[in-house]
Amino acid sequence: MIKSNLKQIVREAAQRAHAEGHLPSDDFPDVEIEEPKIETHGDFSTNLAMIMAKVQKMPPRKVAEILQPYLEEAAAWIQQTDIAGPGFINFFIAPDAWGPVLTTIHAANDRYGASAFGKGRKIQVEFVSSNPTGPLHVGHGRGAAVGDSVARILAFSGYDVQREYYINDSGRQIRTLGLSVLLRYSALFGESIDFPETCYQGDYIIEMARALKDQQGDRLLSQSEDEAVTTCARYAAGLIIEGIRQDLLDFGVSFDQWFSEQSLYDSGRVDASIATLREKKQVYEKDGALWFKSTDFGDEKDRVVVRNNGITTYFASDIAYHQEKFERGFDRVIDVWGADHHGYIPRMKAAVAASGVNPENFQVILVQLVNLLRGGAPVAMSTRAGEFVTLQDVVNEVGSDAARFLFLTRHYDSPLDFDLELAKQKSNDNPVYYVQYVHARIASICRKAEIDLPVDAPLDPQALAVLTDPEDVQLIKQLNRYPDIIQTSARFMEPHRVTFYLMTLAGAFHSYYNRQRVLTDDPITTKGRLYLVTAVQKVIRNGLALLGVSAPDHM
RNA sequence: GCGCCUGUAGCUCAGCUGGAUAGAGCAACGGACUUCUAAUCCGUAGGUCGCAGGUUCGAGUCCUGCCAGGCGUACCA
Repeated sequence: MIKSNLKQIVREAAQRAHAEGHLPSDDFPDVEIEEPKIETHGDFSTNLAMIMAKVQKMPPRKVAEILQPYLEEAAAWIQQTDIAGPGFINFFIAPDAWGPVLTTIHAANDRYGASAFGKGRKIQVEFVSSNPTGPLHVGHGRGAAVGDSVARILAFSGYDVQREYYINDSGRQIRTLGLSVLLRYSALFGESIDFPETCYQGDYIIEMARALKDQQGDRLLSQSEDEAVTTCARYAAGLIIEGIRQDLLDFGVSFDQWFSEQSLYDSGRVDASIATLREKKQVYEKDGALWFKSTDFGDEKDRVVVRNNGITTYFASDIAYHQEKFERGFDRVIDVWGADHHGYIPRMKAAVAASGVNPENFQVILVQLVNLLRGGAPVAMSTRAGEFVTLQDVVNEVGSDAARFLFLTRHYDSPLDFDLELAKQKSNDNPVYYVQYVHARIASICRKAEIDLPVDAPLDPQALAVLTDPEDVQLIKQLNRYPDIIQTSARFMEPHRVTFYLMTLAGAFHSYYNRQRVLTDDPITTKGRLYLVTAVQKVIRNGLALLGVSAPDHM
């Protein structure tokens, strides 16, 4: 609020200076207001004079000098302006001008930081989309945390968000799943059978085979292998998806839609897409296969959509799927993928472009891998051998809050070491508790305060005036940053910005708490400080909610 | 070979898309509990931002070339 007012003031100062003949050009760039790192540089600063110097044909400091008088008279809350360094204009804000920030926070409550940035545009976030051939592992957990948080942040920033899970319930691997279960099932009846390496090795396969036996008896043994595999595949995939859905719910993640790949085949959608490609001459035949001309749209080589055995590739259904997404009316489509799929992006962008959609409206968030550690030592994992730590294991061991928070303490672009021992530790090594502790501490103060005076009493104007110590102002300034953080986080789809902000705010609060008593003998001071810390509490709760992490009243 | 990602304090990472004197947390060292929750705080120390050029008033950030690590380069999904 202060910042945008300042922006306006600077803009008007430049206009007036030009109107009164002090600046030759009216070609004004966008005004950027930033917060200097160093205290002596003021509360805010602008580099406008430096940017304009060339156009105005005068040195930056001269431009700043021309602007300065207009700025100083613009508002009473601008206490002082300085011209510094190569031509920065620094603003010092009157200490009593910060109070209204708190009023804004309390009025907006859990909507503080929300914006109309997305202008109501429809956006889809597709994430996790793990194959229904086994339980989710830790890597999926990171993808889930990132996708879910991005979705929350975008929704909070004025987008109409839809969350979707794409189920790869078609193709060879699902047959392999069926075969794996069938073999284990047959073994239960004493048949000695080789269990190939290509099959899924985990114990969960055996468990499903047992359940199937309990349910169906020996009925499958009399079926043809093809029929039995299909039965097993359908049964197992259904069970696994249900498990995945439950694991994600336990992780605080839910979806608006579960989209089946098989449904694209059943409805003829894949064939229709291929037909369209043919009509548009975006495919050609070579070596008995059908190739999509992705090189026409920036890919490095053309890609097969129908193999020479007549079977479509995974890419074919993906083309159909993404066309279908945009036909559903989304302005933007976001896919969250594991970083090992990055080679797939150019062809997917090409496919989107080929269907006449601006490829910029399709974006992929690549989430780097998770290295699972225990006490600093790597935890051996091998999907092939069926040895892996599942997301459910992690949630059971360290809790959903800790896991989600830690997944979001890194930019998704960089690999993440996830240490199970560290995540469990309820100490200052663990940032989750550091942040949650703020909320609990303030809740505790409120519990105590209510003995003496009601927290939700309308604020005495005098009480706001109490909050002018540097300690108070520093904390309020921190709160004032929140909406900008959210907006940047939405613009770049980077939830870790929220995580880092919360850690910083938590640090500022803990520091404040150790210096200033909230509940004092003076009722006005107490009121003012309660007003301040409950605002902190709201922002903490608000930010944690965007990460999908709870804000406890007791710890 | 080609493509993508990464390289910042001893360790793990931020750095608001080009701003001023480089920022946290761990780890190290020294302090603070009769107090609204010590799951906390205060202080000290720690740097050739992988290397070399370039762009400009100004580069950790942008461009080029190297070096190192990870991943990818299917008629698999």
